Amino acid sequence: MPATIRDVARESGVHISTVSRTFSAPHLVNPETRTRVLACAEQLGYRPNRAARALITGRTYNVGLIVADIANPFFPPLIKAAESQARQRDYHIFVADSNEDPAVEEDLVRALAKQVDGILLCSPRMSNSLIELLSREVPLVVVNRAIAGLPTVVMDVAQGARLAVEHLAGLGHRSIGLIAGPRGSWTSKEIRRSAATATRAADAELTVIGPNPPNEHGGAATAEHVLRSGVTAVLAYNDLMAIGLIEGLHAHGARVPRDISVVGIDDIALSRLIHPKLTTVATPAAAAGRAAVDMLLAHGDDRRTTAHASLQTELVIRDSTGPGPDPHSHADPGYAAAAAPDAVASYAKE
Amino acid sequence: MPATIRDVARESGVHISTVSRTFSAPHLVNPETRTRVLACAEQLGYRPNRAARALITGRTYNVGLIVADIANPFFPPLIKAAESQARQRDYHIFVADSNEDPAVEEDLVRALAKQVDGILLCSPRMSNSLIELLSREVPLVVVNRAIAGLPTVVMDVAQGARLAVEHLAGLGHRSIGLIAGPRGSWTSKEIRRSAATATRAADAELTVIGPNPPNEHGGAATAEHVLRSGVTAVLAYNDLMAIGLIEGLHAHGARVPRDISVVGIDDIALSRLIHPKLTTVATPAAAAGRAAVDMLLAHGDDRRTTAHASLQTELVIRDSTGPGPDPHSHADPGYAAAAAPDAVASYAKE
DNA sequence: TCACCTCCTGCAAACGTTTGCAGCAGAACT
DNA sequence: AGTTCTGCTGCAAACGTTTGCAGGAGGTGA
Repeated sequence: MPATIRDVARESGVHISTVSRTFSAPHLVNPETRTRVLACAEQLGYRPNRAARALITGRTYNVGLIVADIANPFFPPLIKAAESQARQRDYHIFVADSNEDPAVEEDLVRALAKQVDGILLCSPRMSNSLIELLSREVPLVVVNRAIAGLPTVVMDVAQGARLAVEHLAGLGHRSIGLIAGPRGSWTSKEIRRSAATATRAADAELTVIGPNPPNEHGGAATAEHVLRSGVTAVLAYNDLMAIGLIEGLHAHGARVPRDISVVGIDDIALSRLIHPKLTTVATPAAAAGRAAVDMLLAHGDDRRTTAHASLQTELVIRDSTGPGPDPHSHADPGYAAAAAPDAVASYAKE
Repeated sequence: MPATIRDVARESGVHISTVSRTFSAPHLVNPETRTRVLACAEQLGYRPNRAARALITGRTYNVGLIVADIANPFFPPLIKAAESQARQRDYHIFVADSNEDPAVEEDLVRALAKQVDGILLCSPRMSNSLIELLSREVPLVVVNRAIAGLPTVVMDVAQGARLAVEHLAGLGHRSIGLIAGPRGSWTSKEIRRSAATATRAADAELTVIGPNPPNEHGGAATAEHVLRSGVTAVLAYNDLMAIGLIEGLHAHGARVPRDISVVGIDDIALSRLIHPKLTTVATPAAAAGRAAVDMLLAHGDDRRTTAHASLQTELVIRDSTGPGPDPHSHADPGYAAAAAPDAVASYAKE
């Protein structure tokens, strides 16, 4: 039913190869012929069948985008930017969701491989070695994970975490908590590493809590642990967890930032809308999406070009962080009464 | 480089047609042969090339999903559910973002048409007639818009809007505002229609404000207008706008729900996390995604089957709605001093 | 022994493109 | 006038599959 190249050829009285060239190598065909062919094509509503083209050229003009969880608000801006960037170059984009499951991830890469020119692997949960293996079957660009031999786009979360810790230390906090992200997350490791050295440098102490699922429930679930640990400020793996934590703290009677300061990472749209407005490390998700697409489509045919992009992060100070405890005051922190008894003890120690 | 059907055929000593049948019609091939072929395929890492298959069968095992704005938090759960449902049936899913632009929408449908077995058109901004036209080029399922001749999935927002208005009227509100959505949105029209009859039935008055862009900025921008209009409660086209409006009201010194009640629509994750927690009409986005995929893949080849699904909505009462103004009190509403002078006048009139 | 049937497999055309090669006409040299 | 070159077009093979048709092997019944 849809018009094929043959219909256009018949209609315009030329051979199909001429029609083909009109679209894929216009300079090879006589201007008059070209306009005639284009007119017929337009009139018949002809669009080249990309699958058929791909069969012979090997280029599908599709790319795959695999994320851990579409519904995690960090990803939509990235997906949106990647889609837009790709479409600008006449590419279409398959989106798939691994549900944080490494096995699904692997299967998705394999399933998509034949149908795309490359795959954007965002926040993968697979092992490095498996990723390297897969990258031999299909061009891969890894986002949010640094892998030596492969093209990657990462956020400079190390810098962000350092800034966050320095901010907190500057406010007088000496005991800082870190709500870790999911197991297998490179970003989480990186944050931890950087936060550790930054706290040491600031002569403060770091308490790591986790790993945890990277959503608001994961954050909320740590509230009690946080209170009991006696920290006065917390850096969370992402905004969602920070927000969940604030909720959880609130439920235990603690107030943010009066009793505990909280800083998130990502600067999702949401973080500006909650109360208190979240202090957070802004990561340029949209830029990462664009960069990853560029990187994937850049190397013409010279596979095994390994670019690495590290995107700047920045600390956005809002209302969820405040001064640390007055070192001279030993007043009972009110809210602790609402928490478990040992939380009182632990907090009083400090 | 990747293994083809020919490699498998050579390796297992059969003709390619036998290999083909092993995958697409296993009952036609001798069990022994079959296992041998499967073994070779497995060993070579062979996966049938879907594009080549599509060329001859006409089935691509891909579906397109076009939304107005990926970053609008209403969509990710829908996309996620659709993707999951599709993949369960071995389908892959193209995601595209029209940026609320009808022209882009049309072009996307045409561009994707050859590469998919059907397209999910979510919250389209195109005209009905154009949609009907396009549906003759490629199977379409329309989400969030009722169109007679086509398969559609809609939310019963009429019911939701009615519940919301009844809730507000029950709280004593007599002057209710409606923050309309974008031009071209069927849902917005539907809400308006239903809210109008519901207010009339409740012996209240409805003030429509809009159309507006369907995001928090669109909502925030109406704050002043809302204050000036003298309404004491507002129903917004979606949660994002409701949240923006609350922000805007707050910036003008008005408090929610003390001074003005606000109810949203959609029940996005965010609405539970802001303060005050948003009263809202929950729309089953994930269920809609699944239903739409089912509908698209249901009709085997009998195009022009037109199913219609209308998904139940429900009112979730949280903290952004409160009692209407005390009819006997004429106290100055305090916050109005912070707003423009004429806002005072207008509000005082009420 | 023959006819017929059932199972299985191979053959080859087809799907809608791209592209190297060859051919043709006319222009531009020598 | 002959040669070469340039610009354009057609021919046909190829990409990786599916599928209608035909044919061979073996079994069954008469």
